[in-house]
Amino acid sequence: MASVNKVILIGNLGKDPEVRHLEGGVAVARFPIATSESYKDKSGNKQEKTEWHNIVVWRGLAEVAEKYLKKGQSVFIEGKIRTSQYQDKEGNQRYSTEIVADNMTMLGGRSDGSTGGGNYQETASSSSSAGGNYGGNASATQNDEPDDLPF
Amino acid sequence: MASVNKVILIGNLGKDPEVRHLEGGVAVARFPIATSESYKDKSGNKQEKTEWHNIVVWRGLAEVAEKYLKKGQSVFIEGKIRTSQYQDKEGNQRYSTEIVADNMTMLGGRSDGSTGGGNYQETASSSSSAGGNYGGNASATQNDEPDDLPF
Amino acid sequence: MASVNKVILIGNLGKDPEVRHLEGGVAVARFPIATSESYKDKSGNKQEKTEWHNIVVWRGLAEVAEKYLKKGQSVFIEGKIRTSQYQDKEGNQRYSTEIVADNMTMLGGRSDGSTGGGNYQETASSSSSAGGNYGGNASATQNDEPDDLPF
Amino acid sequence: MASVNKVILIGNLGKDPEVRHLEGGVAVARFPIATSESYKDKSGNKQEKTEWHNIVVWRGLAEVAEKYLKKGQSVFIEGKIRTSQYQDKEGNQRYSTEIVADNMTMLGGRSDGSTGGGNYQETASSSSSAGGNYGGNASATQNDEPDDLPF
DNA sequence: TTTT
DNA sequence: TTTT
Repeated sequence: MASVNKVILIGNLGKDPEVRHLEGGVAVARFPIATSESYKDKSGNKQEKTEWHNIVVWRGLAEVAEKYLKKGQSVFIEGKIRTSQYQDKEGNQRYSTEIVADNMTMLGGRSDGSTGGGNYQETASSSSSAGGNYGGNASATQNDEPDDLPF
Repeated sequence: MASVNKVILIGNLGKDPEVRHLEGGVAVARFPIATSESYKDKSGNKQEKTEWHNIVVWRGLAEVAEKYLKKGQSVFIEGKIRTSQYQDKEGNQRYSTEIVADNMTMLGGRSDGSTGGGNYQETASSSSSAGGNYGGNASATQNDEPDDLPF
Repeated sequence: MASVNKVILIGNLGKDPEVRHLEGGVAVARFPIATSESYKDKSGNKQEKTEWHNIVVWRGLAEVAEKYLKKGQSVFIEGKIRTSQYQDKEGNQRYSTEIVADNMTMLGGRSDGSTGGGNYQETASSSSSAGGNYGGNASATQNDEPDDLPF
Repeated sequence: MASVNKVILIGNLGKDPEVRHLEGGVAVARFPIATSESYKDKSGNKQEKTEWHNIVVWRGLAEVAEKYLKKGQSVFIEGKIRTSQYQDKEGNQRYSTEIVADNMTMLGGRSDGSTGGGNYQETASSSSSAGGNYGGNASATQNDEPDDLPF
């Protein structure tokens, strides 16, 4: 193997997280975050370019996202890139790229007075999934998903 | 701003790099790399999942890729995520995600006896672009692209 | 070669930066930042452990640090580990480890109402050093120090 | 909190790992790795500077290190910086900085024909510690040490 | 003390 | 010496 797939992002939520609670109590949250960089164009004018990233978090992290993350807030995200294939309605192969996060730290909001803070990781102990024993299956294992989810 | 967009990958090239030399002598290389992770499925059987990443490198790094990188080789890549929008032939909005690398280190090949090695970064000094003085425009500025490229 | 030395930190400044302006107009700033992690001890009580990191920044980044960073503020730091050897007064070999930063992003302060923000990188263009043309010598080259500094 | 302490290294082992098996079956391995960077000095001559990092791995990763890592080999290390304080024999406060790894990937050796490969993470499942149930205590929790070790 |  |  000898492979590494790691992403580190700091950006602001473009929307409130959308959370789904699957059978078995497993939670999944999705939200977009924006990163932006500024550069000078050929004429020397300052330009800004925004990149949008689709974040997915599972279990305990999803519950944290549901409770604490809001549109506009700044978060630190550590995770991996995952590209899914699907067929569109015309039957063409399409690709969708997401960041599956296994570590998330709130960095405070826009202007809402929240002081931010709080680091959360994808571990069994932070999961409240009923009856779940994800044990060594924690953050680090990169196997933190049920095998047959409907997407 | 306060944003960060960073990707770190170690994986193997799925194909030889495709290199284009643009007007002005600027080179661009593209190649896919695979990362894989193994996990146990519900039955306890070991499974492997491969993720493919489309890498883009510019200038000096593209020239290094052209000369030294071959299908099967292992590379360390540091860069950022960039998602481009385009319209498909039906006029639908599509997205394509790439990793724009600004640091690349060869880690040796499959079994070809090459010992690998060599770290390369997106700096002016590693660029042989004719007449180019990219100065502070180096790796770090994240502004390492011409403004109007045909893709 | 084939080597990588990369550090990513988010933490709070323990003190205001100490800035020195060397001959030639080159600036160096140093400041400590704290990272902390919480864990449960054997009795199940929540404990917190703080780690201190000595940050060093050069040139433009040092000037940014001097102007904008204050004790208590939160920063994102990207850099490399550097351990220096020196002899103490008894003539014993000692080691001192620092983080030489080449990318720095302010993440906002404690409670002072500052909204933070602002990404800065070690590039020629962000340096105001008189007469300096650090060109390709930017962030990425990891050669961003004069050769014979008095420490 | 809102803090992050992350290190990513690729380097070569300067020595074989030294492994200790503590009471309770917990293993700890230590080994130095070298990273090097090349730069041009003022006279334009190529210089190389080597940085040494002291790596510490626990439990399953220590056992992997004991079995598979040898002097000269190349490894990818992901972990965190930890600086310990101690008093030298003269009673002076001293500091020692180590990298506590929670992810380790062998990248192959010098010239010994080993093909390398293999990613290992600090999870319960990769640990063979007798009777251990490190469960959610895995890699990600950053609490992967017994509370009162003799160093 | 590694590696190129 | 920070922050929560």
